[in-house]
Amino acid sequence: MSRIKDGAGPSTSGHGIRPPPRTTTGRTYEYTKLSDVKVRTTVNLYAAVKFFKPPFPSRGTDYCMVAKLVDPSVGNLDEGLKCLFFAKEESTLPQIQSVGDIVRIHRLKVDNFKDAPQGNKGPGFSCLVFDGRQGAPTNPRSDSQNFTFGPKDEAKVLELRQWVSLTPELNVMSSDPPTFADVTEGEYYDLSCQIVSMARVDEKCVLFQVWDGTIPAEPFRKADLQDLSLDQKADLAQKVKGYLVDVFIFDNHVPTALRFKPGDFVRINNLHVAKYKPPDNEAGPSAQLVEFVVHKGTSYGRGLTTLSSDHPNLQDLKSVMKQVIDRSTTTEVSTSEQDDTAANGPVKKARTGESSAESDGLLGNSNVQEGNSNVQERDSMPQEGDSSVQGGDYTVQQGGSMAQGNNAAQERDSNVHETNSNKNEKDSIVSAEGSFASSSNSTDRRCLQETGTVITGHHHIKVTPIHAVLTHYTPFKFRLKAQLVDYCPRDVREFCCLFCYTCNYCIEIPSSLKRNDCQEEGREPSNSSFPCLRCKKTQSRDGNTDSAVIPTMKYIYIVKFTLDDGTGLLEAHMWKKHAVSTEAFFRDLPPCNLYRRQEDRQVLSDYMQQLCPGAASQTAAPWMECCIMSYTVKDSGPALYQIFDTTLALEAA
DNA sequence: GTTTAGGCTTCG
Repeated sequence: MSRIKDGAGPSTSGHGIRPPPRTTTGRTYEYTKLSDVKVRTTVNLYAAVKFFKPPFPSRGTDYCMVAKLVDPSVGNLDEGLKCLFFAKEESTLPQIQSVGDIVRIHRLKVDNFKDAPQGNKGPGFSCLVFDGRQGAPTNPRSDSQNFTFGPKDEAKVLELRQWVSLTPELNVMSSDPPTFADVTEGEYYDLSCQIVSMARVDEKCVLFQVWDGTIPAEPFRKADLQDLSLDQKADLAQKVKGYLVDVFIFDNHVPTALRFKPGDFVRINNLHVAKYKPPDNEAGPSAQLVEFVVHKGTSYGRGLTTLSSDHPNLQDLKSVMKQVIDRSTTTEVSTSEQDDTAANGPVKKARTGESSAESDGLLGNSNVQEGNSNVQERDSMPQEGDSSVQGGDYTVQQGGSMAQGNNAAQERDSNVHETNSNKNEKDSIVSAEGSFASSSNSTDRRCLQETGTVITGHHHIKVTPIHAVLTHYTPFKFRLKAQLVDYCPRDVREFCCLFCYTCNYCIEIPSSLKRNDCQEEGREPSNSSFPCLRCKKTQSRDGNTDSAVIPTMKYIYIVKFTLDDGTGLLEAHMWKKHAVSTEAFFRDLPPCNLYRRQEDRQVLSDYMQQLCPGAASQTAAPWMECCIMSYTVKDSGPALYQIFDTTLALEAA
């Protein structure tokens, strides 16, 4: 039972025989167990935070905050003392940041509301808040300038921490906080992030573009920025382009949102990952989207608050962000290079892209067109030859597994692991490929649909949205689900070209071979009788005149697919060994001179018509499940993509 | 000095 009945603060023994114990400040306090709290009293208490609504502006003049406090005396954590606090400034409200925080409250006035005790500010109210985690510093967060804090207080905090740590409902800070990578459609999250840009959408809606260093596993709705004036932290926006997440903030949260500015760190409470229902008139993106929404109201603590500089999430968040920015700073180089090459299209002339100095030397000034005007360099060719692809393979394997559904989370976890050795649980889970055997619901739904292609392995890997692929570092492997919106070349006769496996040289099929009256082709459809003119030139330059050793060129498939999953467009090449073999794209349809093999041409045409029916009926395009690997020819080169372990699942008509 | 909101999801 509290001995404080008058709200006077320090407990006085009044008429007691012994003088009250005194602290250095001359005051001492007695603290009431929650089970002893009675209405119409004023008490001091120590407790832990079971629930709280962060400060929000009331419709009156003050900020309001709601908290429910518990201590070991409450029989059931659903019980406890509900408190309601008002203050002119957020800074003079209890500085609660998390469930599990420990509070010391002086002069809490307990009233009756709806037949239950309710804590309110009494005259002289003051509140200290402590991090509830064992081992954390015991310095208090105070709602006032002056406060007492002595060894007894510290002991009390440590005692309550022990209890909190043994109480799972309160011990919430012991696990990693959720990130955008962790979100699931339909759920609500409290997330910490940084505002990169913001815009007023209309009277009742503000858009935040935020990031937390991770990428949502679910494709999400992005605002149409055309009619919006975006307030942006431009340098940051450039660096974190691929990580921006659009959050739509409504109604009573609009004024709160407008007090923020780009660059601010914000805590978003009760962010809803809502299933996006596009309006009927909206040209539907092919993928199902979620949208990130802060709905009106303050239920479940919904709202925006400044992420304070000592918030337990902030340091981890910043460390993840730093790693992303460091990486993007190195990617910026490649981005600009990519832009350079993009002037001629992302896929350039048949440089055959050898990364080795030797090959570059070979490429030199040689011009195969001299001497044979029929040979055109192929105009649609991955910027890499065999050697570089193998290099890519190697590095990919070094890099480890394919992207998990939330690969960004995987990175994040390992980052956390580096700095926080007691948070290794998730880390060890994701480090083994295949741990995320379950797919998301939306993935399951899509699996039931007919797919135009299927993957021939890696089924346990979660699907990654294209926008996440595009911003991921290279090399890496991903599983995608997308539709084919375009492919190149459009003429299936040009799907095959001639390739020299000796020097990685690739050319269009020469006119001499397109004609029916040319020399006999090899017995295997993929064999041509065409000598590699580059090898020939090299050999003659090196003084080798033995024409018998000049390799003949082979037919290979090489097709560029443009894939769309509603989150972005990705151009990926499908070629060579990934195009044909029992497990590869066209399975048993050998590469050949398609100018001369009408039957193969017809089958291919039919496949492509099914996969990519064209603009008019694109919504009918089947989903393509595929494995994609990213790579670069040179370390700083643009990211390139190729399909692997993917095969058609269509019947030729 | 009073009011605000008083946990327990919007529907964009």
